[in-house]
Amino acid sequence: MFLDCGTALLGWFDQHKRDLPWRRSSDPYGIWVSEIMLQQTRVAAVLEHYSRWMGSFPTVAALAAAEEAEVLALWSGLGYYRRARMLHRAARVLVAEHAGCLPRTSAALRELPGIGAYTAAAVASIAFGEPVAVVDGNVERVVARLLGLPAGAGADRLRAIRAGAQALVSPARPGDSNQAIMELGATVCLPRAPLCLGCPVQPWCRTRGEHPTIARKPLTPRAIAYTLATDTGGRVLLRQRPAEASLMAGMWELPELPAAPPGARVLLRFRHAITVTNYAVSIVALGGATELPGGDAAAGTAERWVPVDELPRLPLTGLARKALRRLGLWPPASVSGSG
DNA sequence: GATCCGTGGGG
DNA sequence: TCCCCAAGGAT
Repeated sequence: MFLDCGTALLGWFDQHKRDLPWRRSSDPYGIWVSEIMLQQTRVAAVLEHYSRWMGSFPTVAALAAAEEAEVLALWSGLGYYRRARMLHRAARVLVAEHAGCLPRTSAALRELPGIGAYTAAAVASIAFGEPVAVVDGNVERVVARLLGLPAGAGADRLRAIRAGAQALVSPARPGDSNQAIMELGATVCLPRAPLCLGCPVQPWCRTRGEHPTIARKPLTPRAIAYTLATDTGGRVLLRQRPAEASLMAGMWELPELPAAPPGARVLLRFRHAITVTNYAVSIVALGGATELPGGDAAAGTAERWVPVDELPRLPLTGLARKALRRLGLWPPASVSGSG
């Protein structure tokens, strides 16, 4: 049963797989980069970052030699910045201890920073042909539906899913098998409304359209205010978040205010959700009733007047970029026609 | 096992 | 506008 099902899956993948840049090369480094970028991130968001990244850091050695600020600047907008730092750190480990090459087994890959069970299996199977199943969110959902397992959690359930996924892996084409089941989850066996009529493994599926989903916890609302300070030289005042911050460490943003001062001139309001918090953002103009908190409030954080056309070189937070874009300062005029 | 870490796009 | 995310890993 699993054999036929796996064969049907591979046949479907050969017909329907998307043309993605990281599928055009067998370079293990490129495959690794793509897998890290794709963690909890949509393909559409990864595409442009991936090409820029590979242009700037085409090899493990090039990445290892880069400054962390360059690495973060190229990652800016993708979120989960810890991924970029760990990728950078792992590249330096590989140069120092592995002649700049990736280990060829999932067990050895698993030892590197930022590589967990999923990514180790993905890189090992796609780049090196190791017949090991990946289990990501797609695989969990697809296999659970195939087996008729109810939605939920638990170690037993996960064991059954791992076993089912492993049984679907073709020893001859493990990388394609893994990508096939993930592709099916991403394009056909959708979380909310699966397209069962177009599903290549529908004959083997015990669920066939039932698709209970688990609701998530609501975000916590919170108000936050930043200030826009510009000078006559076309520069904008930015602040760097502390290196030890848990959220967006080392990234640059507009200076935050303790609260929007009464009577302050509000330039812009918008919403921006970050992980578990739903921010109601206000951007206020500096001057009049508004003053920057001075002295110790900004202790340990760098502050810089940044020429607008240098903004692309800084690792800005997504929230800061969204604000600057709506204020007409991003992208800078000097690069707005080239991207 | 539970929690934390981001974002831009689509329904 | 609002809600829902999406190819996880570390702690």
